[in-house]
Amino acid sequence: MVARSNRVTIHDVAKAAGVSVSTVSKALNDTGRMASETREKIKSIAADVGFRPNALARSLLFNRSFTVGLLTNDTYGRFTLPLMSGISEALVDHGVSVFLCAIEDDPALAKVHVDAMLDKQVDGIIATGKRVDRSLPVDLAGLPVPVVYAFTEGVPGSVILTADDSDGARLAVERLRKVGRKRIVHVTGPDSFVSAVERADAFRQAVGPDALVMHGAWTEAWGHEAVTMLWGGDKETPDGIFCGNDQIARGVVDALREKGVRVPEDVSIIGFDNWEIFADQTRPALTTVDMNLKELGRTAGLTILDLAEGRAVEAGLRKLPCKLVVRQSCGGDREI
Amino acid sequence: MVARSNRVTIHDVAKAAGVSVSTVSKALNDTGRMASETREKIKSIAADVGFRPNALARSLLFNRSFTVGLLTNDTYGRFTLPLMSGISEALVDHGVSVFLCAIEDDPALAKVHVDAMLDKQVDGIIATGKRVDRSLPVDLAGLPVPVVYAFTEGVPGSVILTADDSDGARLAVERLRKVGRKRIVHVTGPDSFVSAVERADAFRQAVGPDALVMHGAWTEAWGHEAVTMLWGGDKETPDGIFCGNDQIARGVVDALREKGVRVPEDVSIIGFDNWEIFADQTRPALTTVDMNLKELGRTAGLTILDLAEGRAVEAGLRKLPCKLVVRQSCGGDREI
DNA sequence: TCAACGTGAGAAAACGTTTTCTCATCATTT
DNA sequence: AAATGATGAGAAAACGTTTTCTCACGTTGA
Repeated sequence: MVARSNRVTIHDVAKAAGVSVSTVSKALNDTGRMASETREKIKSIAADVGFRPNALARSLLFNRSFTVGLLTNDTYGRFTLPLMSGISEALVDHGVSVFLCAIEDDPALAKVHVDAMLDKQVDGIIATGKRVDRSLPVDLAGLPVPVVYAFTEGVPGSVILTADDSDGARLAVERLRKVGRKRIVHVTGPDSFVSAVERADAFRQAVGPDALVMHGAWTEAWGHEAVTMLWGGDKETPDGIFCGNDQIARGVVDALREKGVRVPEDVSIIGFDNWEIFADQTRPALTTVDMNLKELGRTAGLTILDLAEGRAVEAGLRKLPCKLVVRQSCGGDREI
Repeated sequence: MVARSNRVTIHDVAKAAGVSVSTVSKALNDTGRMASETREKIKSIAADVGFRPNALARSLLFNRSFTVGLLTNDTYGRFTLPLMSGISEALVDHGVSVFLCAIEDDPALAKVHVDAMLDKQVDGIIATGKRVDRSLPVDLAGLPVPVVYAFTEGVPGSVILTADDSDGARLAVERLRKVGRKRIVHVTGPDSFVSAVERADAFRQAVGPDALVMHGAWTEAWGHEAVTMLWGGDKETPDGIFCGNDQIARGVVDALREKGVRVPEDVSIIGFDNWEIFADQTRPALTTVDMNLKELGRTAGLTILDLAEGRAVEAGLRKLPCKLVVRQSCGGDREI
């Protein structure tokens, strides 16, 4: 009707094999009845001419596009990238491709992307963000396709996947204890962040009722400042610091070095996020809590697939465990 | 045939309006002949029932999927993310969506992704990577769809877009000169990187025949070490350092601070990449060369669109200009 | 009054698949 | 030798659009 392409279609194969398209289809899909030599001949011809079925035509027929949309407003990619690679990895095995939709924080742009995805008949949408306690600037409820929220706030009754912040905090404290630390403090981000609060609560529960938690910005500068405060008074200084993210940890480590305090000999430091570009390049390299975002992504991918294929999935918030990545900043790393 | 969906189709609209599907199609697309009241009535009914044409069906008809594939092996996203957002931004206006294919460095995975994209009839493929002088582990020549290489090595005769490294180096030197620096050195990455070499050449050309270029790793540690070398001998110390990336610059700035050398009062520093997470958080914040990757992405998006729609595009390597982002590490930032 | 023409709208084909149904042909059984 | 059954393969419909073609009807002009 419009532009004719030169791609080889099932009709070309049929013509080359001297049979009908139905026969070709059945031959290639191993369905229907037919002489096995016919089947083999068709298969070999199809391979010869390089036939690959047009996925669009199949999608139209099956009402399945084998495509999902990934909505994100994380521009740094710190959280989205591992998530994305997990999703992609899990889905590519099932022949499912991922539409990437970066929506910044623009509701209009988000709507454009969502509409485009729906028009293209995505089998589902994974919503993800840069912050667990904020939702994307678009309402995904009542869409004709399933939605999974990963690392972003979802509407009640939906499927929501996040990392278990409490678990992460517990892992950190456990480790600090294991290397013999007694005076442990927590330097973290603003208490307006739910994850900061959850980690802080778990931290207090693990360390004890009068555990010290210091809230500030998620920056190196705050790490510096916190050290100045901790070492500035006449109170006993800590021997273990659990930091709310790797940037804070980096600030803490640098500030301690400037003070001549040795890490990890005098003080053990544990970060959070395992953002390699920070964790790896800090001296000493950071022992840090990894939120397993790639695994989270993989789970999100498999979950949206379950939903797309009509399998039941339990709704609600599901928290996935963290893991500790041991480098040098906490000590005890050579004991193994 | 298989799963029936509940989405509203053009047939539903036709039924609701009491006309044929052809009439609906023509009404909504403002084509064909028909009483203008019929047209308006149909439009209003279509809007009421929330009809949106199935893009798959149109794609099949037009042989255009309004979809492009983005192939990348950059896992950190430093280069890919801005590129991606530029591509997406440029394309979403044209109703084109982007398949994200993260292929690590795995040829098999790359092939799987490319095949999946071709099956899904992408209108084109944008290849991008983490390094300008390395190609992706897959051969994209001879594909039935156009390919644009952005920030990665492409085959001869193809369309290749990169940032102009020489331009970036010139911008940096120019700026250092402008703030009065006379003894300018260049601390950069390994000379096995083409971009390092190109920048170094342009640097030499701008500064003079005996300009000092120091090659090392792309790391903070190398920045530190370079400062130690520069300030360690009995030679005259530089008053301006152009660094090959922001991490090196960060290392240089930190090392100078430890030495008591003031930045930018005593020495001006300029970085490369404008990786905000580094440039913004270094104290003082880094003046740095931005490769305009978002713009590069935008250009790549529009170029693949041109090719997909059959417009002629000049093949070959096209270098896009850089820009200087002025923060505090070079000085002269308050003069405006 | 009849031909020519313009207008509005629908039928059908097409895009590339898959699947159901039908139908020949040939072998087997009575 | 005739009826039954099994087997192989094709015709047609379907998915949701768009576009070309056709046709009926009403209006205009001679």
